[in-house]
Amino acid sequence: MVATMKRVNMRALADSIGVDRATISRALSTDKAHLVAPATRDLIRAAAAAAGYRADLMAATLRRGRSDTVGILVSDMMNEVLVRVMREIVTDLNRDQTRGQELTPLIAETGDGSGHIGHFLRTFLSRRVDAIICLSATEDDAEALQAAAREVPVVLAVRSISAIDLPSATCDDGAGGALVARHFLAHHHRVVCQIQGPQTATTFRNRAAGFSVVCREAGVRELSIGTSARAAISSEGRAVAEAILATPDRPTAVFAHNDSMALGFIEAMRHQGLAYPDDIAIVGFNNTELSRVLARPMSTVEYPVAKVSGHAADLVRALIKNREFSWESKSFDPQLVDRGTGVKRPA
Amino acid sequence: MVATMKRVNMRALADSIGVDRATISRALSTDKAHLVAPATRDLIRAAAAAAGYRADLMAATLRRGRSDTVGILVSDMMNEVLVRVMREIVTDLNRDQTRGQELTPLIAETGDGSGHIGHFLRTFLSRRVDAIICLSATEDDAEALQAAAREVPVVLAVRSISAIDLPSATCDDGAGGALVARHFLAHHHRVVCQIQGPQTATTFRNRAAGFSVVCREAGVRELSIGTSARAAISSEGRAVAEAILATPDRPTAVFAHNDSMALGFIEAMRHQGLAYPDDIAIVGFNNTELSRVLARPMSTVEYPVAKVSGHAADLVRALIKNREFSWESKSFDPQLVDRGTGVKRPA
DNA sequence: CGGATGATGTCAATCGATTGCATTCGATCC
DNA sequence: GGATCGAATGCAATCGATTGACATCATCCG
Repeated sequence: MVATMKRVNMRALADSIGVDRATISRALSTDKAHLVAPATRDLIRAAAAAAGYRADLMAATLRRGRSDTVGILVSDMMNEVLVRVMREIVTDLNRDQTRGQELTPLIAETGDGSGHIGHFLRTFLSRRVDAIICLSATEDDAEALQAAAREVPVVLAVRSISAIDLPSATCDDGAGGALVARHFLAHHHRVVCQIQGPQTATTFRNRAAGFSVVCREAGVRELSIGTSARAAISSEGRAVAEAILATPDRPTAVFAHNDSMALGFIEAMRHQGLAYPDDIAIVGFNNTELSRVLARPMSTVEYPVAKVSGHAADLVRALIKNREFSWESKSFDPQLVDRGTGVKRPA
Repeated sequence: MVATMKRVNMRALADSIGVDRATISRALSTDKAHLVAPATRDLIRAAAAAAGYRADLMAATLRRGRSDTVGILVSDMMNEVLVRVMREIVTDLNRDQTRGQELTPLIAETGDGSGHIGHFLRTFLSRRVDAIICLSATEDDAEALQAAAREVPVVLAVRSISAIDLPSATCDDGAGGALVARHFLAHHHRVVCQIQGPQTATTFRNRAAGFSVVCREAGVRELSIGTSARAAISSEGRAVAEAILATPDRPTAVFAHNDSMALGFIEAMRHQGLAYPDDIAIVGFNNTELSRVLARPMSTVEYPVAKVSGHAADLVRALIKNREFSWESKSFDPQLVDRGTGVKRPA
């Protein structure tokens, strides 16, 4: 037998105190509480607490036309960077702002296959979210996002897309690639190579381009041997790594577009009896836990999680307050975390 | 300038087709569509699609008293097991059931500090979730969960709590510990040791107990040297590991309560010039990515993610359909993934 | 042919909170 | 003392969809 308690609604509470529902609504709100006499307000608040009254936010949303809710789309909840950004956006949105404006997140994992996004966007809109944040959008999603943006503000984070112009907060991946290239330069590497992520993602294209430009300008030789992995995961990284190690003309330093693929490279090295990191220098990307907990921690590029999520949250808040807000997309510089795996082996 | 489109509501749609809102509501529903003449139904559906009509689920929820929404509490979105369970629960809840009953998840990350749970539960209840799933509840949360359970079904997953009797889906951690102990036995280890997670969590207490019982019965000597980590993370695991390695009387096999702590142990071994896994056998728990991508993959215990999440989803669905459903808590056996790091070094 | 039956639809109440407007009442001002 | 003002509160419409009760109409049966 389950003890089902019927919830108290505003009407019941009103009857029990002998005061109008309107007064209760005002007394319990943040912005209209000043319209109620202090004595009444305290009385109401006490009674509400005693009765265990809890406002029905669905009803409130219906009347207000605003739900204090933000939809968050994330492609993969196992992706450390995405999760960290998402988590920071969420805490940021809940941070007690000027006025107790709390924004509850609605999170949906879309999976990487494209085309699903439309479904989740529709669900969000049906639930009357005040805004939508899309982490890791792909170009395929442009149309669906565009449509959603006609109804509520849509903010992109981590990955922006070129087809449409939406407010975004991203990492300057080109700068990240350049950072690694210059690191290799500083350590006198003359023959380098990349393990690229799938080039369908702008993220990886930018990392690749940023790296290559610096190499070209400095006259460093960049090998291009089967450099693009089919997916940004360690097994694919290992496949690329094996192709690289199979060439007679080995690079002295390798830039992996993320830490997982870097790990694949390390495995491949070990498998071939090469010593990590002494025989071939390697630098990853993202500063994931993986890179830190390796027996020998790996140099990597730190993703500007706090800045990206902070800007995304700012955009959302500003746009909710004012749809016409003249927003600015921002891209933040990543930083190299030098753990020494990028140095050149003394000849 | 933002192109703000006003949404079409049911009234507008009704006026445009010249049919009552009630008919539209029925035509678009799954369960009452049969009450509408096929011709009218098709007409309405076509018109709705053409007008881009999307039902306001807040209004529907208000009227129905049911939101088709499930609140999910998760303590840490970086925890691989929790995320995997959560993800499977979500896809399971959305699986097109008997009748297109889709349950949208509301996800909240609670963080490990206790006491916050009440806040999230209240938010969920205010948003009128039909049920709540709590992953990784702690004993401190008992009261808050109990209160919530008076209003909607509450299901525990991954971690159940002893203070109250709620439907739950868990892993049989005692069996997991025993599994590892027997594995060590089979490989003729006679002196073993555990790196335990914080004993405030039943999960770890059960793993510890299951392991110890088997050891005791088999007459295997279990060392107890500073065996409990303050947190189930690699750095803490390493601290415990160092204490273990510092004793003159070393175990030949170590059971770490999760893979992170096992990794800490491996680091400590390397630091002391010991070869992993030859010098001391080690087995972890959870079969996380970490354990698989190690240069030398580690034996570990596979968490029955699919079974736990499947049962949790079943419980939720059944209880939403019928509050009085006579539920059954279930605990599922984990499995040993033998990658050879638990064998005894040939003397 | 009258009335029962069933298939389709319409009407209007309802869910619970919010808010513009009206009302009340005491205080203040001329 | 009557008008005016402002503070505090009540009244009632509203948000958008759902659903029980009822109306309409064709059909069918005895």
